[in-house]
Amino acid sequence: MHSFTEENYLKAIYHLSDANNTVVSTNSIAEVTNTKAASVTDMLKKLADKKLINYIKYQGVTLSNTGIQAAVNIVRKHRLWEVFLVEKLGFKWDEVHDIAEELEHINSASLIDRLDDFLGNPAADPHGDPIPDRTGTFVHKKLVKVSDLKEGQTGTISGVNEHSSLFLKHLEKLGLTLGTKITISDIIEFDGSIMLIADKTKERTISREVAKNILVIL
Amino acid sequence: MHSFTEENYLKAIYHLSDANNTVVSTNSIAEVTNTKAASVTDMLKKLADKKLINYIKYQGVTLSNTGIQAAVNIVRKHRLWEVFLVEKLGFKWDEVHDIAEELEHINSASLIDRLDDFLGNPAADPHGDPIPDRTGTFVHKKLVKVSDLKEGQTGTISGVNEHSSLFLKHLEKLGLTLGTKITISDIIEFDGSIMLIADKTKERTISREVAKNILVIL
DNA sequence: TTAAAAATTTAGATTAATCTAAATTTTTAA
DNA sequence: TTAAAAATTTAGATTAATCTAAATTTTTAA
Ligand SMILES: [Mn+2]
Ligand SMILES: [Mn+2]
Ligand SMILES: [Mn+2]
Ligand SMILES: [Mn+2]
Repeated sequence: MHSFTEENYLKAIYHLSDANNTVVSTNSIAEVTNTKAASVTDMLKKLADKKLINYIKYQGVTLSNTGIQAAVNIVRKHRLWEVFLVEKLGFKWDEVHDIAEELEHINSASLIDRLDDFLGNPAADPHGDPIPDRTGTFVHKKLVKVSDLKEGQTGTISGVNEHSSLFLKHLEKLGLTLGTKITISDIIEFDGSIMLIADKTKERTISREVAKNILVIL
Repeated sequence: MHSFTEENYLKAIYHLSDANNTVVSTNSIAEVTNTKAASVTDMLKKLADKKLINYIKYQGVTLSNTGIQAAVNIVRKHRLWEVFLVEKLGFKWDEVHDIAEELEHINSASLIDRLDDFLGNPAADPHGDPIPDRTGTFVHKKLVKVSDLKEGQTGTISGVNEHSSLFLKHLEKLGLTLGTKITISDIIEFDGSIMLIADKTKERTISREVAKNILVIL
């Protein structure tokens, strides 16, 4: 199996890449793993030796098929544990990320499959992110950033692009949680702030930065 | 906090020591941690620097008060996770040890306290071992090895000294699980094998080796 | 009481993961 | 088209955990 550290790199590359498995740069990996570029280069050589990534010196990396499989499995574990923490243990959605960051490395297929069943095979985690099934397949709902909506458009909040406690608590305070229906009432020209109506009654104003990190289904 | 490896050493020393916190030898630690004596010596120096153990060169070690606290906390986590695996996820008692060996290192006090509540604050794990509460206190029931019983004595199976799947499956097959009431009917002089009656009806013969690893309350 | 055996520690190496500083390659922009 | 800037890799070190072989200390048993 792969080490803790290797798994974190695989997951980082997976998240930095997109559905098209685009090339990821050394520096971007260093940033999300909180390491230096030189350390990343060493690890990339190792992951390439293990055939988990396609790596050409100075040209960046993509995950190999094996690498994608491994990464998706870690994501599956991360998200199932998050559901467990919120649904069964009563944690808030802004409290679970760091704990899941550790739990995702527990190594037992039967554990995670049983957990999946125990939770009722949930389709999404507490942040709205889809959970891959045991074969690694999952549907990605078509989500749009609130910052990309036009005046008058309506959508249902179904995901977030930012998982920090600070951001999630802010949403909570505004009442902009998953499932909330919103309508854009105004886009402020001065700084791009967005005014919206939540659940038909609550008027809210959010900065462009916040709007970029809220995802809706139209 | 302490590393994975440090935690495993602390737990090893704790289990090798007894309620009186007797001195533990380098070689015995090497045996249970699957390392060599030289590696243990290195680690003992490190744990002594951290004030987790009392270590005198060539004289063995005991846990310090801080060390005991840390060890008991790991044991608490190990046992609570075992209960979770058996009670909530439907694992058998012989399948949970290795997974709990990983889960015990997850680092979050609120996680483990919530898990404790979720499980209904169980007093014992699936092998009958007592679970320390969040302050680290726990009652050790007075248990006796079946191999120490005399002919005619009666007891209730309440624990095991051996956690391997091989042994636990054997007990399961014989119907000698936790809560079973047994009476010693004969002790074979030739090899010390023990014949007993389980639940008043089932006649069973077990080797002395097996008998040493089954614990009863009188 | 003391020599041999057993237990333990030390010396010197190795592997994984990381770092800083220097070298190299690629990209950018005049 | 090419020099400067940015990105990346290499070189050389460090820390944690481990090992084998040799040295030292303690224990055992004549
Ligand atoms: Mn992680
Ligand atoms: Mn999530
Ligand atoms: Mn462990
Ligand atoms: Mn147990």
